[in-house]
Amino acid sequence: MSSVPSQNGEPADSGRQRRRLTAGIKGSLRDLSNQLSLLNHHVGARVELKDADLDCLDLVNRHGPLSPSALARRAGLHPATMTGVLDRLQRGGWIAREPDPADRRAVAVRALRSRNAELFGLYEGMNAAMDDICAGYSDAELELLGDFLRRTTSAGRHAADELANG
Amino acid sequence: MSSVPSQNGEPADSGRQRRRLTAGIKGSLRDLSNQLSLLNHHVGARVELKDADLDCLDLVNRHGPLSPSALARRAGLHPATMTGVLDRLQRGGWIAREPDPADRRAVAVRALRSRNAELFGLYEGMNAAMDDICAGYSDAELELLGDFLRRTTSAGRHAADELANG
DNA sequence: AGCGTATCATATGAGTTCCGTACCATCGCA
DNA sequence: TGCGATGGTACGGAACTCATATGATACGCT
Repeated sequence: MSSVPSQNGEPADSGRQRRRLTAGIKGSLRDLSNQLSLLNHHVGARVELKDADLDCLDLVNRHGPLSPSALARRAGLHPATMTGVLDRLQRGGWIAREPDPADRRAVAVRALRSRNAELFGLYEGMNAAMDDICAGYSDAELELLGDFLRRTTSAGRHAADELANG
Repeated sequence: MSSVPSQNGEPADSGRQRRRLTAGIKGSLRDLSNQLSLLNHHVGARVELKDADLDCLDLVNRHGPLSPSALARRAGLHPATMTGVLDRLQRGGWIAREPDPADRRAVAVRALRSRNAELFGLYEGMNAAMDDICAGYSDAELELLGDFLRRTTSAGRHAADELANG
């Protein structure tokens, strides 16, 4: 809603420059993805959680109580695998399985907040660094960045869906 | 920590707005990370590669020939695990292990380009979507975005290093 | 030069995880 | 009320991870 594209009635040379910039964005995005995965991996190692476990925990923390099967779909995991993931998360005191009053087959996975401070502490370095980085931008620039990130996420979701279903 | 007065001569409201924007960026970044991981997961499934395998392949593709141990450090994997990863990648024809002429203990892992078109095809949807997104920005905006991504990646690297070593 | 230690990649084996399948309880619908 | 579909999980074989051990080689120190 905020980013305003600028039209390009520009010199003939600008095409190459543009491609370079776009390729740079895509490359940086790959690096970023790798690096964030690695960060998650190390955080997970500190609390004895697999990468996928941490992903699922994040999903539950972020998107409220969810059923195991919905979680499995979102995380791209086999339902039977999700049982194991949830077992580990439950054993570690990260989540609780509650009966769903509306459907007695179903289970609602709820995040317990008790260990969240611990997690937050592990992300504190990254968190502070992001605050620093963001502090250098104007409000308008931050909106531009946020908008870009959301659009890119949406593109990723779309591409993943296409691979999964199409 | 819900109400911190603004310290400078700005409108009383601006601090809150800023925090909202910054928090939004961080949240979007998490979503993005999850989504890109999921995309990689699906891509990997199409070519029978684990997530970690794909990460390693990307590292080799991107950062040239590397030794297994250097790769293990970069990917946050145990050296013995890396042997298994490389076995799979080699069996699939993604990489080759070459002797390092400078150090006869060492091995250089080289990416074979033969199957890269296949991978590229799987990322085609995302690739095109990113082109679309980028097309809406001016050169200056693209530079801003790229700079942000690089800085964020660097922050992630720093935070991960601190967790791994510190 | 020679010896000890560090490093490199990988083999081995125990423990863990993944996932196809099966199973039972429950739901939605005709 | 009956029947197919769905939800969650148990089970078991295959695959994976990782600590340790091993053999080869490099490097530092005297």
